[in-house]
Amino acid sequence: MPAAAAPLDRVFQALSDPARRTMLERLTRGPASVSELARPLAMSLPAVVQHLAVLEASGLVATAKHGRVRTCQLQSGSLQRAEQWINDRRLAWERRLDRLGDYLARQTPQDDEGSPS
Amino acid sequence: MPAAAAPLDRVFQALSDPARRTMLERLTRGPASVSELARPLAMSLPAVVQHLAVLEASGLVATAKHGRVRTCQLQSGSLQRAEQWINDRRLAWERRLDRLGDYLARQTPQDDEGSPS
DNA sequence: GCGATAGTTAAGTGTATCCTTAAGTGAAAG
DNA sequence: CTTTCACTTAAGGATACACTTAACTATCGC
Repeated sequence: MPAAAAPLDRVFQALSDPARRTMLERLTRGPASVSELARPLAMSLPAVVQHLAVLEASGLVATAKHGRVRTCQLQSGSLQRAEQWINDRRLAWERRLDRLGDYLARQTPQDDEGSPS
Repeated sequence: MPAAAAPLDRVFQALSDPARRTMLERLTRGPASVSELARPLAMSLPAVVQHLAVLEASGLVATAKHGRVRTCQLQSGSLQRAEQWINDRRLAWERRLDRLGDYLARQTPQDDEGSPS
């Protein structure tokens, strides 16, 4: 059973590291082995495996071992939930700014815009 | 100068804490003082101020002090950049899956197994 | 079987995070 | 002027992170 629903905490935490983002970026171009993920990174293999564990725990990546090769794949579900959270907040905020703009426009109908003194 | 361009590292790191997400959520409903942000949180005021510092360093929140009250406001710019990064990766991945689906459909138009020549 | 390959496990180190309490600072209210 | 209010600063402690090296395990190719 692949770790399905990971809390936002873990997802954002996983995204906060540049090495892990590089790994994800590579995975958007298709599945990859651990060594392939490690190649562009200036760190030891065990370090990469630890990053991979974080990505897996966050549900961003699923892995499966065939023979001696572990193949990693992106899972867009967690990515989608994180994006959704941000989007919801950003939209709420921007709608609020719009309403505020409307209100100010009605309060000063002849003035065209500007900051209140 | 309000901290304008904050690296993704800091933004995702800021988003990874539930207390900070609660604070952001409150701020989508309009500006708030430090104490207002602190009210729903089960922690000391200094702890909240430290979270606020993280949010400010990430560019997610801007603050200004008037008298003895610090007023905090959401800044959608950093939020937008984070969302954009996720969206770009998710779309790249999903486009890839689509292409793969097309390819497989063409390889096995009516049968469900076949070796490429 | 032998050696190279791909990854894993264990242990340790330095730094960052998240929280605390205690003691300030400075504007506002009485 | 004194107290209260809204933070702020400082110091410290527990845990979590991001690495490292060293040693180990399984598979693959010969």
